[in-house]
Amino acid sequence: MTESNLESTAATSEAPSSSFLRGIIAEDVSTKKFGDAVIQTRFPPEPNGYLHIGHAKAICIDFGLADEFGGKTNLRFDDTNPEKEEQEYVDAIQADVRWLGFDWERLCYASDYFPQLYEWALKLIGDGKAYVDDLSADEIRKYRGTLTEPGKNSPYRDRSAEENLDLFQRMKAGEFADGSRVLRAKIDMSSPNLNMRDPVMYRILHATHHRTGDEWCIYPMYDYAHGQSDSIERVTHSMCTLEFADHQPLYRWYIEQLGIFPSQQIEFDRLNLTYTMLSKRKLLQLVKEHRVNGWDDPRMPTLSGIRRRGFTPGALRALCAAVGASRTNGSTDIEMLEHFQRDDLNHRANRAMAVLRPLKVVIDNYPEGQEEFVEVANNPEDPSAGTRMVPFSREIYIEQDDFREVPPPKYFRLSPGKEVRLRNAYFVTAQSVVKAADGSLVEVHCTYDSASRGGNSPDGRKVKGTMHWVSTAHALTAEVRLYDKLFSKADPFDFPEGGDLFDNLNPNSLETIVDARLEPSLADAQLGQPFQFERVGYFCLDSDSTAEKKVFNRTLPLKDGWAKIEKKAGA
RNA sequence: UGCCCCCUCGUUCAACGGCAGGACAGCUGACUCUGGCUCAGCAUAUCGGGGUUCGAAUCCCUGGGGGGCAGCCA
Repeated sequence: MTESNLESTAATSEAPSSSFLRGIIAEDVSTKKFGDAVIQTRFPPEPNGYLHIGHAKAICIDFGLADEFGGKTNLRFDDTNPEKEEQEYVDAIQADVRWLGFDWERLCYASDYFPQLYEWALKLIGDGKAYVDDLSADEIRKYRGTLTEPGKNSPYRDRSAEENLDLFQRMKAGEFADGSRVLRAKIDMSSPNLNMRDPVMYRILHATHHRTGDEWCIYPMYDYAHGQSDSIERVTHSMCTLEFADHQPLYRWYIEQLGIFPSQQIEFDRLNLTYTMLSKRKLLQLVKEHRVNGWDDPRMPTLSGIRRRGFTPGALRALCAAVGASRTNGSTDIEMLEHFQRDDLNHRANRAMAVLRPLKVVIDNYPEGQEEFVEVANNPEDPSAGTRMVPFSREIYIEQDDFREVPPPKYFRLSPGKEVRLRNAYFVTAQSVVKAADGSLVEVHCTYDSASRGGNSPDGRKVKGTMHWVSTAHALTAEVRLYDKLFSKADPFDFPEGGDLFDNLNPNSLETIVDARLEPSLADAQLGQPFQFERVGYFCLDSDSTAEKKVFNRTLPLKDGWAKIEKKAGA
């Protein structure tokens, strides 16, 4: 599958919005906080699902900021939980990061550090900083206390270093059952920060890991693995989302106890978009329950979904640059994304004419059997895109919306007696209509002005309306899929007691038109090539297309000023 | 009711003790062979109360509001 045209080249310099993160790094560079070490960041996804738009922000920050300061970024898979992680996700994530326009310095896996992490655990045990606890998960929870009450020490907390060493080695050796013991850091069970109440470092899990297979049956927890992985990679700025702020003291504690490279964690707000749900777990559920057609369903906010939909890396990068980063949690208007997407496509997409809901128009005074070709600009925004020839004939299709028997005020499209322009072709005037027995409109009869060829009348006569059209004899019939928001509420999580997130699913998020009529040049459309169907929207060929049947996805509709006027008049 | 974080136009991000500004959205209008694009203009904000200061969005105190945290998930 080639998607060359949809992808702009590597990420360059979208005007970076200022950000407190930039300020911190600039400060650290000027004070030489890390000596002469190069700025090093990492993007650390867990391979337990597909990347989504929210991750795009993290990627732009991690890669973008490092690049700005001449630094490097690793792609590191945070693969410490074999029960949820799969190679499929590892592959998809790499493809998505590349698609977004970034390339990593090193490809890393937390699982590569399991031996080192194990050695360090041994050291902490030897130093009396960690112990093996035989309490059950349930008991550990009870001993932890609550948000308002301190926890209490485990009865196993004061085992000797020798006993802990022996037990931990036997945990690794596979002598104990899942869940029977854990290794915990010995910190402070009365800390107001729950993360510091002797956090679990290792659990026993006899599960096959997607990379290390059955080599290990003990796996490190996130807190113990992440900071140390950062340190191993000499990450200077480990940027993560706000919910990890409470973990920062623990992040530092491990690094200090171990006396290793002092990576520092900095938190920023995750990207939230209105009408969009970015919970990996819930996204998985949408897929598993077949509420959408897979991870790359064009309605999904996954990078693979919006890519198939026709969204572009440049637009995503522009959005991320525009929203910046802060420590405030909020929700960005989806319109912002749509704006940057339209802006990107407006410059790059070739135009074409396509009629989604066809209405036949017969030009009575046009010679029967005649055909001709009019020259049309491929992209008025970009002369270098060249021109193409589009066939015109006596019978054409126009959009049903472009004709009204009884025109409302300010309507300047086709209506009886009204003259309009067929884009790049001729002026036509509607003369009469033909209706079926049930009163429905069958076709419109017009006359044309042969002197107006190309779209202008030599007498300087003006028309208000210009519409797109497709010659019936030359038309390509295709399926067109119109997508709308997946959720109908700005906040998908806003549902009444006893309700469900999925109650907010938009029942009209997909409308399929099976018999749209397209200009013949669209037969050559390539996967990944963006088009603007003039006056309608941005589209791209879908991968479901076959030699016999083309399928197009609507990326986004064009802004519709008329709809606004009409709505206002109706209101 | 413990700890942590956060409160600036409708939304989002700036202003780092010195005239509150940009983007998106909105509204007017101009232009137009896409009711698209573009252009011009308009409107809208520092959560409240104290304090420090010549001067506070910014610093301090206090009240209010929002968010996060009690996985052997990340």
